[in-house]
This record gives sequence, C-alpha cells and structure tokens, in this order.
Amino acid sequence: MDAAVSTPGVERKPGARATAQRSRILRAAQQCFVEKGFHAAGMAAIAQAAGMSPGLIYRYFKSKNEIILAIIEQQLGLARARIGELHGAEDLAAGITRAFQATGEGDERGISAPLFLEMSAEATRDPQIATAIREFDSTVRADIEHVLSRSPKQGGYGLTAGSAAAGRALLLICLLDGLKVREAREPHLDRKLLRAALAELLNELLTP
Amino acid sequence: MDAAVSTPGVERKPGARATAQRSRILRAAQQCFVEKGFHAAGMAAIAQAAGMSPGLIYRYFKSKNEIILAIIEQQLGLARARIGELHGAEDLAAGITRAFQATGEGDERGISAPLFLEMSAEATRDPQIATAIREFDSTVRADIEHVLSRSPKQGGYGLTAGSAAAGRALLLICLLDGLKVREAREPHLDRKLLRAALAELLNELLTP
DNA sequence: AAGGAAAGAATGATCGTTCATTCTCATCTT
DNA sequence: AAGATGAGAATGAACGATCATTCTTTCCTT
Repeated sequence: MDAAVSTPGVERKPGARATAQRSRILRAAQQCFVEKGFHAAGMAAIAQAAGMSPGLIYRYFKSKNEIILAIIEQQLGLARARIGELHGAEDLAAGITRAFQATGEGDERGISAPLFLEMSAEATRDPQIATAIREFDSTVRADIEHVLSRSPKQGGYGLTAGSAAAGRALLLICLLDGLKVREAREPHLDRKLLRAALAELLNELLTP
Repeated sequence: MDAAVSTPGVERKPGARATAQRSRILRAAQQCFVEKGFHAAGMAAIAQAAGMSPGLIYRYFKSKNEIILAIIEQQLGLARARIGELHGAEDLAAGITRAFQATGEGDERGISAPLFLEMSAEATRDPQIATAIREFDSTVRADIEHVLSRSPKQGGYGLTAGSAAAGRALLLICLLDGLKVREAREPHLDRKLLRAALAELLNELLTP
C-alpha cells in the first residue's frame, strides 16, 4: 500500500519531466492551431508535431479542449507581459510604436495574430474562453485607464476630465486590436507608413 | 451531345427555385457558422437549420467549402454596402458614428462580428479566402484614401500633404476593425462612452 | 408517364479518446 | 555484482461518433 516512499534525492524537481512534456505539447499545438485553426487541427497532427504518440498526450492533458484553454491562457499571458513592458519606463506612445515595429520585424514575443482572431471568435461560443478573455480585457482596460488618468508627475497623462480617460483607453484598445487584425489580413502592408501615422495619432490621443 | 436546348418558354425565371434554395441554405449556414464556427458546424446541422436533407444541399452547392466562400463573399458585400452608404451624402465622421450606433441597436445590416473574426483567421490559411479578402481590403482602402485626399469642395477632406491620406485611411480601417473585435469580445461594453470618444477622435483624424 | 426535387441511408475517412500492451530504467534483493 | 521487481513512460491499434459527400430510392408536379 505504502509503496510510494517519496524516492528521496533521486528526482531533483518533482514533475520536471511532466512540465517539459506539457510545454512540448503546447508548442506543437500552437504551431498546429496557427496552421489549421483550433478545430481543424487534429490530435494526430499535434502528436506528430510533438514527436510522440496521440495517446501520450492524454497523460499530460485531459482533453483537446484543455490544450486549447492552455494555449489561450499562454497567449493572454504574452499580451499581459507586453503591456507590462509599456507600463515600465517611457511614454506610452513611444512604447506602442516600438512594439508595433518589433512585431513587423518578426518578433515572436507578442500574441499570434491568427490565434488572436481564433480566440476572439471562439469567445463568442465557449463560455469558459469568454470568461478568460473578458477578465483579461477588463483588467487591461482598467490598467490603461489608470495610466491615462494619473497625473503627469506620476508618469500618467492627466486625462482626468470626465470620462476622457475611459474613452481614450477604449479607443486605444480598439486601435491595437485593429493592428492585429491587419497583421493577419494584410501581412505585406506598408508598415512604415502605418507606423508614422500611428505615432502621429497616438500623440493626439494621449495628450490633449 | 446537344441535349441542352434551352427549354424555351416553360420556365419563367431561370432557376428561380434554385436561387431561393441557395439563399435558404446560405441563411441556415450563416446561422450555424455564427453559432459554431466554419469547421465545427456540420452539414447535418446546416441541413436541419435549412429544413432539408443533407443530400439536397449538394444539388445547390458543390461542397461545404463553396458555401463558406459564398458566406464570406456575402459578408464582404454587406461591408461594401455599408461603406457605400458612408460615401453618400454627409461627412464620414457622422456616418461612421451613426453606423456604429446602429450596430449597437441590433442592426443586422452590417457584417457579423464572429464571422468577421472567423473570416480573417481563415484568410491566413486558405489562399482562396485570402485572395477575396485581400482584394476587398485594397479596394476599400483605396476608396477611403480617395475620399480623404479629395478637396473639401468635392466632398473630400483635403489631406493631400505627402502620405497623410494613406496613413489616415489605414488608421481608420484599423479603428473600424478594432470596433468589430470589441463587439465580439465585450458585447456588454459601454457603447455610449465609446461613441463619444469615437466621435471626438474621428474629428481629429479627419480634419487637421 | 416523365423528370426534376427531395429524402435519407450508405460510404469511407477522420475525429477525439481509450486501452491493453510493451519498453525503460531506477531500485531492491540476493 | 547480478538478477528480480515494479512503476511510470510510451506506443499504436481500436472504438464509437461524426464528418463531408454520394447514391439509390421515393415523391411530386406536370
């Protein structure tokens, strides 16, 4: 009965392998989801991309849906990190345009545009995904609102008048969403042109 | 060999029934696609929603993919019409805010937000869809660019300086895309707030 | 009676998932 | 040191369900 006596010292980190396998599966799944979409990508394809058998995946994930959820959480985490960077030192406008430029130069640190679309679409159907995304959206929005309404001395933009900060935050988010959509729909778009126009608009959006 | 002798006079409208059936199928398919997505929606479900057998659908469409293509073309047509309205009489800013408000009030004349996302995601995978959407995007953008660069006397906005018109057009499109994304992700969003902020921004985006 | 319209069963493929089995290898026994 | 033990890792075939599509049959109209 008490066969599991903790096997002392042998295994350094508990479940180190499991963690590695999970991330291996997630990497493969992300690749497949980007290439085929959540529903069109099969477990067989994911297994092959991960270099393992289909059955083994179910040792580390309860279901395909759980994998989808994990991928979405991962993407949201990426986005959160990106926004956290903006928060950091400089002003928002410069940070955003720089992040935009980085995305154009093949920077993979941001959210994947196809997955962004897939996630958003799925949120209109799957309640669990909807909750995750909605929670993300509301915290991000509150975050931006906070920065915009804070006084300039504290690194904010002093948009205290009425609901200016709330409105501007909303517009800013729409704009960023739109950039992601364009990234998917017009990958060969003139990014230099867009960057210039974006910088100009951001200055107007953040200061007056 | 020459069996098709045009069947003179017998059939009043050529394929009147066929046309009706096709649109019946498309209506059902759209409903299913919105509820389940392109891939998760099955032909059986579409047939049931259309009130017919699965087999009969194949009398009017070669394949499911052809239905998806037709739905996408239909949605793009809807969007084109919407933009055509803007073109009409008044100024762009007022037209856009009014269209935005209409969407919030359950106006179904515009593009469906879930389908918009689904289409855009699928465009990154299916070359045929990519072509259709890309062609739509480029003509719409040229259209808006044209309006923005035209002189005010001709109903334009006189943004002739350098690439101002092109950049502004791009931003405008991103903004509209972003609004659609929000529509899907935050259906209970404070539209009044957004509308006010939008109107303000549009005035700055279109005039200076 | 003729022929298009419709139904719905059949088809083969593929889906997500499960399961019996084998493999691997660290630990324990002798 | 060498063999036995056993638990976890991994496999890949098998399952029932469902997928898009086709086919045969029936129905209905003229």
